[in-house]
Amino acid sequence: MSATKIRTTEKPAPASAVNTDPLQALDRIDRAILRQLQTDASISNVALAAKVKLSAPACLRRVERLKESGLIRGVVALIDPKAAGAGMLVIIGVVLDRSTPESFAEFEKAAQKVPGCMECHVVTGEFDYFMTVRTRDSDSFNRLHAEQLLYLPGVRQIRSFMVLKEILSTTRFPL
Amino acid sequence: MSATKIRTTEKPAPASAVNTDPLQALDRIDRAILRQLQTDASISNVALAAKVKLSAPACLRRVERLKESGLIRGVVALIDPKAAGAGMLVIIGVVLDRSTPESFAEFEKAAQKVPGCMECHVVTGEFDYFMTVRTRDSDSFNRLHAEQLLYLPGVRQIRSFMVLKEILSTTRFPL
DNA sequence: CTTGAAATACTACTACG
DNA sequence: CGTAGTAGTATTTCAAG
Repeated sequence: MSATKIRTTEKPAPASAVNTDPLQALDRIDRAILRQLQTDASISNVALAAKVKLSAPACLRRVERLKESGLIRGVVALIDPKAAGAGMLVIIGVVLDRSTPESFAEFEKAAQKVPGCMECHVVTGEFDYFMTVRTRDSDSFNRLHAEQLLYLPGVRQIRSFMVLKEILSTTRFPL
Repeated sequence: MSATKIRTTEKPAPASAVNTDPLQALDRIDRAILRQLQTDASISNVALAAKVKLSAPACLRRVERLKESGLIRGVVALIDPKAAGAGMLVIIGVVLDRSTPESFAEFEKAAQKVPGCMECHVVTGEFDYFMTVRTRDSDSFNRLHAEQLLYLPGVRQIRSFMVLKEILSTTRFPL
């Protein structure tokens, strides 16, 4: 009996590849699984198994491992913004009055409550924050601007960039 | 027998509510379904049915209707950026040299091919485009910046805003 | 450590009231 | 919409690579 066991099948996802690209460290099958699930996760496990040429139980185990490892953060339904009556997207750059921890904390707490706010990030450069907000149309954005954004705590300036055309908007990671 | 059939149970999602907020036009059950599926769509239909207090077939019919109506654009697995080795997010403002249709088209075609590019939008204001790009770290972003972004066609100026902290990043619509 | 085959439990789905 | 029945799937067990 040999001291080191040689794996005859394809090695499935090294558990701890910390210093290299985790996605490229996955084997071909795991990448195929992720590619599919990022595109359409409503597929049944047997159909997925057939696509990646694996038995259903083996496929299911891989999917569960990808979830437990945290690589798959979740499986969610995406709502079409236009169909939801929020076809307008605005990117908003925010500059705060003062750069104190309290000022930042207060703003962040309030910003998350802005209806339609999808993203809010602290950034380097000429702005303190970038937010993205979805609204119905320019009228409703004007209302949001006048009634909410201008009243966010500690704001010195906000600059709005209306999105005229969404070229690309994806949650998918290339594999 | 009466000529018009009166629905004794809650009315399920008016098919054509064009002039009002489509999300608010949904009944309580459809909203509960969407709330759940936006959070976790890996739930089984029977479990979902129990949550919204409906029989399984009725629940399934509603979910299918929400998909066919286009309100649910798809069901996808979300990959955790940090776990995928792309923990760094950069927002990039782009100004083009010339504002011609060819210039825009050429840029858009190239921008979508930038590895890690998650979003790309035409905007009003001092920039022509905003892009968001995910990379591993500042080193890999520097490489991307020097080797790809600076060579995007027709670019006069690009300004990068490094994201220091992601306060909010959601795909969820409030219901 | 993995895989796949078989058996069971559960679920999706259909027909109908 | 709900109940009941059927078809198909998820999930466990287990033997084997």
